[in-house]
Amino acid sequence: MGKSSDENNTGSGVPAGIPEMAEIVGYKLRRAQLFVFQDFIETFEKIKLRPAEFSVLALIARTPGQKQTEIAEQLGIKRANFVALMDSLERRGLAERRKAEGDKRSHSLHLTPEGTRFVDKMSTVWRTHEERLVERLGGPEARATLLDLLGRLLGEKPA
Amino acid sequence: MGKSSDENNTGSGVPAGIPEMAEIVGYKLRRAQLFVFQDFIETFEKIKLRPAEFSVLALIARTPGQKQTEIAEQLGIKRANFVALMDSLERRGLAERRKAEGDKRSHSLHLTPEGTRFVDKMSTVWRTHEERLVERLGGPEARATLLDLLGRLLGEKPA
DNA sequence: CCTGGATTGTTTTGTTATATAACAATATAG
DNA sequence: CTATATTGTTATATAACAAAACAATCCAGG
Repeated sequence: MGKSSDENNTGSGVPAGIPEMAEIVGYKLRRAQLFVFQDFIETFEKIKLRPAEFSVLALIARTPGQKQTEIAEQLGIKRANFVALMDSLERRGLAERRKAEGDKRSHSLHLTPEGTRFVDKMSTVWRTHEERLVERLGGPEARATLLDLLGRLLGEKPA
Repeated sequence: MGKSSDENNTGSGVPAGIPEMAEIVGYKLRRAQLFVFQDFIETFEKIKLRPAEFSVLALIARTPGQKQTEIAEQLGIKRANFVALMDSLERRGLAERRKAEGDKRSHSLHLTPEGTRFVDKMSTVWRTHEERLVERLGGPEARATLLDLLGRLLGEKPA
């Protein structure tokens, strides 16, 4: 049963020791991520929402009142780059910055009423996207396994 | 046993229906890909090689003589963007364009002798990187499972 | 208190990846 | 032979991301 492709080399013209693209975790990870994002982007085109904006709204919705830097940090976004992102969400009337009490420097982030409604719709749209991925993966268990494995790469606790 | 985080909601302040970042396949996929690429980049810093360059060299090494567009296409790189990439590899003396026989438009890509030696070293370096990932994942089986799941997302045949 | 160092949000700038359009040279189909 | 397609290339635009600097504000030690 076809092993890892290089082990059973008949000595023809195939160079030894050189990895095959299909067995490179980083490469396949990148391709898969690109594919998933592509599906995400197409799915969310009708409500004009990018992945980064989605994640920001979801975080604010789940935990309102957090400071800009806190949200940005959780998402791995540099606070400098977060500014324009937040500007856009504010201009669209979905989220807002409120002067945090206690610290006059920081802003606490919240959804607007319209933002709350938008997040509901957004979540529904997301479910159709995620469901499509589950089908590709071959079921919810496969998805759970994938999330687990990705979590291990990220160094998350083994639950 | 701790279900998918939203199902067992005690009704406190946690909004319902809004996905948690940790359960979003696309998000976790992106974070994991970023992490793996980070490790790759750091690992390959000493031989000054980027992921894209790595993949090009590996493809040429495995199947020399292919045309530019063929290589680019396999990697999902637009042929316009491939030019600079190939220029760089050629300037470093690792790969070269030869005028393909038969078609005076196309170039067939090959490694230089130095390029061949470089690919050997590169493959060795890669193994240390990949091995680090395997450890994080918890063993070779986990890696195989991950590659399988990513393959499913990409629509590859179920082996 | 008050002063130096840290933090927050912001602007500016640069780099990299990626997409599109156009072009000349060449190939190919009818 | 001519119309159309392909190949490599250039030029250009956009988006993601990082780094540096800055003003306003906070905070800790003297």
